[in-house]
Amino acid sequence: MEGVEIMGLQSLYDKLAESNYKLTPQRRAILQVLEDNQGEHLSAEQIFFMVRSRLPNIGIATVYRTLELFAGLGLLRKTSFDEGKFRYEFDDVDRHRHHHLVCLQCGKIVEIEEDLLQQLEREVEKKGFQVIDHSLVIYGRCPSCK
Amino acid sequence: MEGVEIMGLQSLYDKLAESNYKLTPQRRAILQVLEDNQGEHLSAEQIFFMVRSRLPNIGIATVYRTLELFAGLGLLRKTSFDEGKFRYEFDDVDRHRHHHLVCLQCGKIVEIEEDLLQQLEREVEKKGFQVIDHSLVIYGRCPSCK
DNA sequence: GTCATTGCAAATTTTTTGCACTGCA
DNA sequence: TGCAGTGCAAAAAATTTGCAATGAC
Repeated sequence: MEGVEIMGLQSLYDKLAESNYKLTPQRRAILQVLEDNQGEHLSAEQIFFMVRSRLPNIGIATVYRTLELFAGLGLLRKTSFDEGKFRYEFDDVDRHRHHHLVCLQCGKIVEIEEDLLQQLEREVEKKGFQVIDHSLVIYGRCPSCK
Repeated sequence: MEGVEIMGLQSLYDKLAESNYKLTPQRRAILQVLEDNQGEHLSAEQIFFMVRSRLPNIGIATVYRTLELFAGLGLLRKTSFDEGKFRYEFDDVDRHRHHHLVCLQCGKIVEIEEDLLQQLEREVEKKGFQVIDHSLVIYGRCPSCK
């Protein structure tokens, strides 16, 4: 349940450069917003409004294109919490995907670090399905809503 | 991995009637399509096209309204598999939510019956989060794609 | 200077809503 | 026969695309 260790912004910049993508002010600002809000799970629209306070002229298409690019590079994870839209968060390539607790009352989304799915994955692999990734979302009520 | 036992169509009809909803031909046809495709995870559009072969004049708004109604009654579960749209399937109220395996290669979605999450849920509850439901999706490659 | 990237606006895709008409209980 | 339910068309919400102009390297 503790904070997530992610690579610094600098290494994110490096990773972009490695891939021959330009580090434009728009991309820098979007990365900055994501870093400033680690632990949140922001929608494209939320990111757009936050980035606009730095870059008032940015278009929402740029935000979408950038998020898509970052997700493709493995920098971000794009997840649906069954709300009809996507949310984005940093993705730590070294770590197994973490899981989420969604409070059905206040909507808060928090992370769980434990990975107790390995046994389940072994069962699944026994049946011939090669596991590449998984997504676990637990719905309920968070401590403060109880 | 085996087929899901659900209540017969008749008890679904009863459940609708109990709730004072009318059993219109549209609703009947949508239920029928869902029953004919158990194990599939159909999108609203797929259901629309399938129902249209029985009721050519049905509107897609009716499909959406009906699916929303059924989901509200607990007859259906509405899930997002990170594709930007929802998919619907029968929901067995007596059974714990089952989980899904999504093949990243052919897109096939199959179900797993095992519920090995109870231990994880106990861990989560220890931390003060009341678990109401959960959703587990495992991504990988199915036996025939390997 | 080049070409990837951007902003804008228009298009697409998915879902929802308003409203007059219809047909089920 | 009343009012829930429907079809249609338009609106809304989320995302994508086309294109001329721009600016990072």
